[in-house]
Amino acid sequence: MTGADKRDSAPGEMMLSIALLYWSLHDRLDCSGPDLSKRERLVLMRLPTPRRMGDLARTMQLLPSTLTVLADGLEKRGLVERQRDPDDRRAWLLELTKEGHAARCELNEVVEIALREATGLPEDDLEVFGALLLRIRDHIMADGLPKGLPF
Amino acid sequence: MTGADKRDSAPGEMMLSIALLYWSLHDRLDCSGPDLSKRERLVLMRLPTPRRMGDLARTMQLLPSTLTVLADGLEKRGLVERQRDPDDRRAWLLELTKEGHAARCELNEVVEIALREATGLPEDDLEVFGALLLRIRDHIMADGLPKGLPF
DNA sequence: TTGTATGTTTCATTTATTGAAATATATCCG
DNA sequence: CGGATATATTTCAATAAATGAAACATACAA
Repeated sequence: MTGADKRDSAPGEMMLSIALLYWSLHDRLDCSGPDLSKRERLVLMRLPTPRRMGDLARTMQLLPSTLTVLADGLEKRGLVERQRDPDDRRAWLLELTKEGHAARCELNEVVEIALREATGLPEDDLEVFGALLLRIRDHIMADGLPKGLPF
Repeated sequence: MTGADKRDSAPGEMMLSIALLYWSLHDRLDCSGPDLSKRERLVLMRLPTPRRMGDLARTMQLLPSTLTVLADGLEKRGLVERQRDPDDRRAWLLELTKEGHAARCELNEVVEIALREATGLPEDDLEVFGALLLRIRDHIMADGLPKGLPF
């Protein structure tokens, strides 16, 4: 018995820190900005321009049927609209309405504050952190999204 | 109209990247390592040494009643045990069993691989990223966990 | 003591997620 | 062209998870 099982592992600590940051950001956003669920928030943020629902579902690692329900709710509240994809009439494009764009703008402002306050990092470190995150995002998007999902 | 609402904002991109990484890590862990739900995984990872349930719930930003149910499940599967806190007999300490420690060890190994693969970062950048994450974690833990929760 | 605060549990309600089956359209191939 | 098969989304019923109020036990303070 080396006791390694009783110690924190660096990767473990990283994962827990990511979780802590992720949920802290959501909690801050729950208290300010537009009144949206966590999933709804992420949908809105991912819609600067229209996107296919299946595409969105894959990126968000949700089942298509889960995204359908999310989109229904956002549509009912007038934040998004479904439009047929002209390139493939089976698919729907999800597009923000005027109110949707306004909500997204407001959200982005609150996210900026939340990030600063939650991380507590000075400007330059936050930039380093952000640059690494973008590289990670690009890698995840390129490398293929997680395999295990039932698509 | 400046079109700012149609552009991605840097903080928005960061938040989305954090979400993408968070869920990608979980998805990878769903496919390998011990068979645990996402929440159960995080509980196990946070238990290198025994901790109070309320303390855990606060850190994980869960309601006490949610953690009770999680702990019930883990206890039923023989991974954790409740022990009265000698310092406050109202409180329970959650402690890993032998099997719990084994599962946590296995988990930590898989987390390391998942982090490498998901981020795609070379060793040195991953270290920079990790160091920033630990600073963020320390800030969040010190600054007070998110306020809006019903504790 | 007594009163109030804290740590946890219970349980009923609400909310979210899953997955199988259905619909519509696309694509491939003979 | 026509038929088989694949893909994008929806529907809906079943399951799982989170929420919050009430209860219980213990702590702490006056």
